[in-house]
Amino acid sequence: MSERGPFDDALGAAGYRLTGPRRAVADLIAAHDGHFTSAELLADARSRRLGIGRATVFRALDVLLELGVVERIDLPSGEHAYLACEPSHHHHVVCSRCGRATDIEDAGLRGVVDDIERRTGYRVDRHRLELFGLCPSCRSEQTA
Amino acid sequence: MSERGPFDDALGAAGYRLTGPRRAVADLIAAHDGHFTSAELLADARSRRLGIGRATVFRALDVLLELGVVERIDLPSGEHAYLACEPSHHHHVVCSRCGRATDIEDAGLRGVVDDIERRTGYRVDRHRLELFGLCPSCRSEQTA
DNA sequence: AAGCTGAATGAGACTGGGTATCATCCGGGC
DNA sequence: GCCCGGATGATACCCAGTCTCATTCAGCTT
Repeated sequence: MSERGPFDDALGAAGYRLTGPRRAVADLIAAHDGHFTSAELLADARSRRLGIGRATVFRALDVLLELGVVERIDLPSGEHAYLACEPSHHHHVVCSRCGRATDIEDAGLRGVVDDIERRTGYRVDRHRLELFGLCPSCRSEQTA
Repeated sequence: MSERGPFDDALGAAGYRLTGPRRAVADLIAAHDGHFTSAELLADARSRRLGIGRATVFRALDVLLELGVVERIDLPSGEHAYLACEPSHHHHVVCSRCGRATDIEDAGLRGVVDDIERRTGYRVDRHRLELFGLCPSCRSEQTA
């Protein structure tokens, strides 16, 4: 758990200081498979007695969000959750059963956006697409 | 401001009681052109001395959300906002300058979703697409 | 290796959106 | 008009996220 992971690299590369608390938060995030809430992160940190303050967890999250290695998603329930991912522009398909997510690229969305611009006259400069459903393994478990 | 609007009709049709406070909240919402936050609604209600409680405003919002005549959107800034709209499934293009929104239909998104299902193996049963940009009139104002 | 300096931290107060509780009220079916 | 359960208002509460500020520490300089 102490070798340098992709989070540490990203932090260092962007000129952020590589501090103990930031690494610790990155480790906690890396230990999560699917999405997680801030409350879960805080609970993790507390239960491991890391002595990391509430504000620090949120600040570390902010940094990772800015770097694009973590994204915030809005679950259908309305709650906010966070998700580790690749820093390029993309979207997510989120499994509503196990919480794991798969990154997807623009997948023809560009054309849809162009079409919408043409029909509405808007100039669209930002969009968000979130998909929810069952991942392959949860699908087969459900069938069984 | 007291003739029956689409909100009142929707309320009645769904078997909800047509109460004074609910009509009042619906009127406040109808008076908004673009999106609005809960804080704005509460402030409106207070400034008009309607004597409507905080909880009632949120409860009325819940009902209207459930009916689909109001939707909750997540602005790029991360704040929540609400938006009056048609109750059918659709998406929004939101003007990031004036806050007004235009409803759009699925616009080829169905094909994109199908493609994603094929490529990822997920069964997608819910999605959210939000677009942000400049509406035609804000575009021309900006040019001028 | 020690010094320096500003970024990062922890503790905890604070804010703001939203919910829960509960006694009272009132819409609308009779 | 009566009645009853749904709706309401006041208010306490909860939770996510932010702010403040004194202290610490990463990492450059020497």
